[in-house]
Amino acid sequence: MYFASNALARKLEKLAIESWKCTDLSPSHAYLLMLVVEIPGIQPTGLSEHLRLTPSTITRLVEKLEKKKLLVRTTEGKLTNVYPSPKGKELYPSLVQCAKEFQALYASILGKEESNRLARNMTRIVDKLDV
Amino acid sequence: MYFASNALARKLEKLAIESWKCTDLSPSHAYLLMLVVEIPGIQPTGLSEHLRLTPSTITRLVEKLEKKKLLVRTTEGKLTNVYPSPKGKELYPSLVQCAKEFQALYASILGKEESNRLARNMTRIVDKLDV
DNA sequence: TGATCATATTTGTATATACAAATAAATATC
DNA sequence: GATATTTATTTGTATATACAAATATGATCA
Repeated sequence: MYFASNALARKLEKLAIESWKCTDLSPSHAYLLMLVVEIPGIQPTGLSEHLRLTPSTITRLVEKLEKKKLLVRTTEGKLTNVYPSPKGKELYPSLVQCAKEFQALYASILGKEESNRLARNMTRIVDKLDV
Repeated sequence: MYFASNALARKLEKLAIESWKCTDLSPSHAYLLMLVVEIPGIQPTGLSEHLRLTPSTITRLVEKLEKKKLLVRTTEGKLTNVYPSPKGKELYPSLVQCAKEFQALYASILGKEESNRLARNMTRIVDKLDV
C-alpha cells in the first residue's frame, strides 16, 4: 500500500508535469493559479484547503507565481488576499486546456469511469484518514 | 486526481513514519532493509524494482543504512550485492512487527477488504501507466 | 583484439513538500 | 484597557525522491 500509493502519486506527477510543460508551470503552480483566477482574493488558508497542501507550501508557491508576475498579494492585517494579475488571467484558458488534456490522458489509459472511481475513492479515503 | 493521489500518498507516508518511529528508520529504509534480510545479496536494480524507486534513490537509502551498520555492500565488477549485517538481521522482527501494525492501522480506518482493493487497484494502475 | 555499445551503480543537483519556530494581528478575558 | 490566547502567514531547515551526467565494468562484433 505504502509503495503503491507513492508510486501512483509520482507517476501521475510525471504525467502532469508533461501536460503543463507548455505553460512553464508545475502542476501545483498551475492549479493554484487557476484557483486564484476563479476565486480572486482567495487567502492562503483557502488555497491550502482546496489544494490539500500546507500553508507553508502555499506561501512558497504563491511567492514563485508572484515573482513571475502572474498574481499579486495584498495584505490587510493578518490576512493576505491573492489576486490574479492581467498576465495571470490571460494564461487561464491555457491552464484549463492543460487540465483537460491531463484528464484526457489518464482517462485514455484507465478509462473514464475507472479514473473517476479511483479519484473519488482516494479523496474519500484521504478524508477518512484526516482524523 | 492529481491532488487526491498526492494527498493520499502523503497521508499514508505520515502514518507509516509514525509506525516505524520506534525503529528509528523511515518507511523506505525499513522496507529496504526487510528486503535485504529476505533476499541477502540482492542488487540495487532488484531493490529498485521491488520498491519502485529509482536506482539513485536506492543508492542513497543503502548508503544511509550502511552508515548505520545495518547492512553491507560488496562490489564484484559492475555489480553490487547488499547483505544484512548481524545488527540488521536482529532488527528484522521489529520491522515486520511495524509493517503489521501499519497495515492494521490503515485497515482499521478503511476496512480490511477496502484497503486490499485500493492497494490492488493502485498497483494495477501504476503498471498500466508504466508504458 | 580493439572499438563500440550496453548495463549497473554512483554523484551532483534540483523539486516538491513538510514541520517547527517566528512573526504579526485579532480576539477574548479579567 | 492590559494581558493572554488564538489565528494567519512566513521563514528556516529538513526529507524523500528524481533526473542527468559521470563512472566503471562487461558484452559484442568486425
